[in-house]
Amino acid sequence: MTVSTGQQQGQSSGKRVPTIYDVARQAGVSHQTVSRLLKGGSGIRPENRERIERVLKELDYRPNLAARSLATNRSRRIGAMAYEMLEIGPSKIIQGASNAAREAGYLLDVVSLDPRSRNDIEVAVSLLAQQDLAGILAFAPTDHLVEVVGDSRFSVPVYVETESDDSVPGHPASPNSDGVRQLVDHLFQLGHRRFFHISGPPAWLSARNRSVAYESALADRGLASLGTLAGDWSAASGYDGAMRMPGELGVTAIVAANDQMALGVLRALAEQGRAVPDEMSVVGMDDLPEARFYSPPLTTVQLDFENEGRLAVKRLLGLIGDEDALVTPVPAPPRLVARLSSGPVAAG
Amino acid sequence: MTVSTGQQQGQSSGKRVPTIYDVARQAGVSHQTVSRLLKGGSGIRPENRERIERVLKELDYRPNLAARSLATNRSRRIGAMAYEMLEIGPSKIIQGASNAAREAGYLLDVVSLDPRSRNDIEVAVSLLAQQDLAGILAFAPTDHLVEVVGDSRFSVPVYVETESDDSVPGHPASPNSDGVRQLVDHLFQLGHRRFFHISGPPAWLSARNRSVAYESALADRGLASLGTLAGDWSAASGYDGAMRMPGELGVTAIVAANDQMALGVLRALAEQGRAVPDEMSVVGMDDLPEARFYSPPLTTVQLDFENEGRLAVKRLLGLIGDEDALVTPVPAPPRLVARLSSGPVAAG
DNA sequence: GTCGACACCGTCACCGTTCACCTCTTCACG
DNA sequence: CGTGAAGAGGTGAACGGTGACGGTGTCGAC
Repeated sequence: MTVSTGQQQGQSSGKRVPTIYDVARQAGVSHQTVSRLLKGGSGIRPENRERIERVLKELDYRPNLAARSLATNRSRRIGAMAYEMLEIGPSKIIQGASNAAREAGYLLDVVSLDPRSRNDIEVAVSLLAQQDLAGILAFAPTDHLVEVVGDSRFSVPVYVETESDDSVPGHPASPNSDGVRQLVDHLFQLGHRRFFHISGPPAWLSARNRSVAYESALADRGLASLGTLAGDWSAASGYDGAMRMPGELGVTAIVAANDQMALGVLRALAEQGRAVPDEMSVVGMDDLPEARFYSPPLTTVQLDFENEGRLAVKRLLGLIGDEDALVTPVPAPPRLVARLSSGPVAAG
Repeated sequence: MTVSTGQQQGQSSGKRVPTIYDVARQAGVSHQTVSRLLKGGSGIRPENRERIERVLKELDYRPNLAARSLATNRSRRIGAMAYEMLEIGPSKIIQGASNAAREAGYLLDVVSLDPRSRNDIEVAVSLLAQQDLAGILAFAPTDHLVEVVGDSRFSVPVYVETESDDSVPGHPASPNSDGVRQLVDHLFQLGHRRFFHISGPPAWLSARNRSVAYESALADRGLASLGTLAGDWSAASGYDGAMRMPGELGVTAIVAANDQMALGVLRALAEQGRAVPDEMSVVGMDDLPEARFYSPPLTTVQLDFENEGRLAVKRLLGLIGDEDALVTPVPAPPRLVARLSSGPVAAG
C-alpha cells in the first residue's frame, strides 16, 4: 500500500501510433471509409470491412480522442466534484458513478475538494471548465457548492446531486429519510420514547435531510427529540457529542447520522460505563462493512450508494443527450440492519 | 449523500466559445501572437501584450485542450489505476496524488479496478490507452497488475508503484516494513514472545512486504512467528482469522496487517471472552481515524499515505519530463501509536 | 438502352492549436 | 550609409479525426 521503488515502462518502441490514414493505406481504402467503419459501420462492402478490421487489429489502432473531440466538439469525459472521499458514502457513490460512466464509454474525472472552502470550489470549477468535458457531476451537497456551481456558467450540462429537500412536503421520500424513519420505527417498537440525535454538519444537505427526517419520524409518533448535537461525520465528533449530551435528559436511544459517529458514541458510553444496549441503544447509518464488528455490533441502515452514483451518471447522460439510457439503475431501498447495539428499553 | 433531484445548468448562451482567432482579430494581431502570449509570453511588445490580455479577459477565453493536445501530442492529464478505493490507504494515496497533480496543473483520471481480475485490468488499460494522457500511474500492487501493465505497451510513461521488495537485502526500508518493525519491537518490549500474524492477501505486494517485514523483525529478535493466516484486508477476514487461530499455540500477540482486520480480531476475541490486552495484545496498521474508538482503542502505526501519493505523481512528472519538480514531498516516517489494545504479556 | 435509385466510397474543408519558417523593423556598428 | 543581427510578428501547414457532398458502379424498371 505504500511507495518505494518505481519502475518505468518504456516510452514505447519509437514507432508513431497509427492513424486512420495508416489503416486506410494498408487496407487500400480511403481514410473516410475507415472512419465510417469506426463510427457506425453500416454501408461498407463486407470484403472491405473485413480487410479494414484486420488491419485495425494488426496495427492495434486506437482512435485519438483529442482529434475526435476537436472534430465533433464533444468529448467522452465527465467531470465530477466530490468531497470527503474518505467517507464510505461519497467514495462508494463515486465508485458507482465511475463504473456507470465507464460502461457508457465515458471516463470520470474526479476532482476532490472541500466543499466548505469557497476557494477549493472555485479552483475545482475552473479546472473543470478548462478541460473539455461532456458534462459535470457535482456530488457535494453543501450550500456553498450549490451556490458557486449555480453561478458559474459552464458550457456543458451540469447535474447537481442535490437531495430532495425533505422540508418540502408531499414529495417522494429520499433514501436518506426513508432510512432514518426505519431506524426510528425500530427503536420505537423496542419501546424507546426518549431520543437524542447526533447529526452531521448542518452545511451538508444530506445532514440536514437526515435531521429533518429524524424529527418528522418522531413527530409522526407523537414524540419530540430531546436534543441534537452536530458532529462532523467523524468518530471523534460522535464521541464528543455523546460526552456532551446532558445526562439528566434520560435519553434511552441515540440516533447518529452515520456509523462513524455512532462508533464514537459507543466508545464514549463504554468509557462512561453505560451498557449498550441495556442502558442505552445506539444506531448509525450507512452500514459500513466494519459496523458489524463494533462492540457491540451496530444497528444501522444500509444504503445503496453504488447505484446512487450510477443513477447520477445516467441522469447526466440524459442531459447530455447520449441515448444510452438503457437500464436506469434504481437504488435499492434502504434496509434496516438490526444488530446488538439496539435493544428493548430498560424496564423502569 | 444521496440522489433525489437534479438541476441542470444551461447549455450556455448559445454563443460559440471564443478561439485564439477571435481574440487575435479583436486585438488586431495574428493568431500566432496570441498563441505565443498564451505559451510563454516573451517577445511581445508591451502594448500588444496588454491589448491581447484585455481581450482575453473580455471574451473569457479558455483554451481548447483537445486542439492543444492534438497539436502538441501531449496532454495535462494523468491516468491512475487504483484499487479498493474504499480502503483508507488507497483512497488517501489517490487523494494525495490528485492534489499533487492538480497543483502541477494536471488532472488525475482515476480508474478503479479490482486488481485480481485480469479482465478488469485489461479494460482499464485499454480505457487509459485510448485517452490521451501525459502519463499513467499504477497504484495497485498485485502481481497480476504489474504483469499486465508491463506487457501492454503504452505510448506514455507509466509509473508503477511497486513497493521495494523487502526480500532483497541491503536496501532502504519501505515505510511498510519500518512500521511493522516498530509494532513488533513495541510488543517485544512489552514482553511478548509468541506472535501470530493475520496478513493481507498474498497477491498484494504490500501484503507480502508487510509479512516479510514481520517475519524478519521477529527473526532479528531471535524469534519465529507461530503462524500466519491470510485475510483480505476486511474486518470479516480478521474475524475469521482470529476464530481459526489454533488455541493451543499459546499466542499472546496478534499482528494484523491493517486496522480493519485488527477490528475483526478484536471482535472475535470479545466473543470468545478473551480479554484484550490482558490475555492477548492486538495491533493493526494504518491508524484509521476510527482506530482510536475501537474497543479497546487499537495500537497501530500511522502511515503518511497522502504524501506517498504526492510522491508518486512527482516521480511520474519526472518521467514525463515536466520539470515542475519543485519540492519533492517526503512521506513522514511511520509512527507508532500505542493505545490500549496492547499491553504487557500476562504474568505466567 | 436509358434512367433513377441506391449502396458504396472518395475528396475536401474544417475543428483550434502549435510549429517551422519567413518577413519586416529597428538599431548598432564599421 | 550599408550591413547584419536581433526582435517582433505574420503565414501556412500540420495534428487526426468528422461531416458534407459528390462521384462511381450496379441493378431493376420502363
